[in-house]
Amino acid sequence: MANEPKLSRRETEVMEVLFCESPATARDVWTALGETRTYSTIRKLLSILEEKGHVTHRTEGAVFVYSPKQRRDMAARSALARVVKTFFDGSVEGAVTSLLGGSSAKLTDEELRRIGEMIEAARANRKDSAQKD
Amino acid sequence: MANEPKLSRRETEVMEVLFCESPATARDVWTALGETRTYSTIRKLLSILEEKGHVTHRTEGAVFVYSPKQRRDMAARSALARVVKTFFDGSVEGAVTSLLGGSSAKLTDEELRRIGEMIEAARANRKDSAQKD
DNA sequence: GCCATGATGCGAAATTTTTCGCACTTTTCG
DNA sequence: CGAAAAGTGCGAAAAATTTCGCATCATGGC
Repeated sequence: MANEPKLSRRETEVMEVLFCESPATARDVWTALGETRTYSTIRKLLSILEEKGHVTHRTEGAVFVYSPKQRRDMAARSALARVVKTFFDGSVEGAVTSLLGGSSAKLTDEELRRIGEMIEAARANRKDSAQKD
Repeated sequence: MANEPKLSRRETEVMEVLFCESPATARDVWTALGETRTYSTIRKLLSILEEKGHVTHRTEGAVFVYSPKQRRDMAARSALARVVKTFFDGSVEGAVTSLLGGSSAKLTDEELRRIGEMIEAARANRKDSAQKD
């Protein structure tokens, strides 16, 4: 089980910032991380991540602008999959329940409506496939 | 942003196993982790985690049986919250969409139905609160 | 009772991470 | 044009993590 994490603690932090707000310069990341370390440290991390292939940069003027190499939605999928496996015994339903239960207050009715529609669509889709079998 | 991860890479791995299948003995964890390290190593990790307060153990006969100290559902919530923030700009809807879209094939119609009901309930709830305002 | 098997405790080597400083290159702008 | 400000590259010290081995203690058969 548990395909092991590829990144170290700090590397993970940096990647999260990048996924959250990319593209970003070393300084952006530094700021986002609370400037708790040296700017130099962050740059080093970034270059290591690039060397390992998790990040790319394009130069804009003379500054490096970094972005994650993996597509955000893909990274999101695997992150979710990991959570589902670890905390919900693989049950997507469980995860959705937790998500809805935890912060339903933050969901607008419009959002709830859209999610509802999505469920309907999925069910309809499901029935179609069932007929085909 | 990004409250920094409290655990190191291996520590995280062990905690994931524990959240996935606790309670578990050191040997269980060792096995779950693919026996890629020494049994001794896993024990060490476990004892470190206990020292740091992330894990407890009760002794059963002469063996230690470990469990995470944090409640599973709480850990789940914060894990999800992190993913939502990092990959979906804080949008719970986005996360739910990804979950449903990614593996709708794995959801039974029954599950979809229940999720649908949950949405309905949340909407109803929402309208009630709105009326109160 | 004794030995083989399997657990725990602990110290410390080996390795990886993390953090910085310093030298050098660009930009900016007065 | 300079000088100050802000970047990048790189090497390596400092710190943390990771991994083990060995001594010791319990357990379960024979």
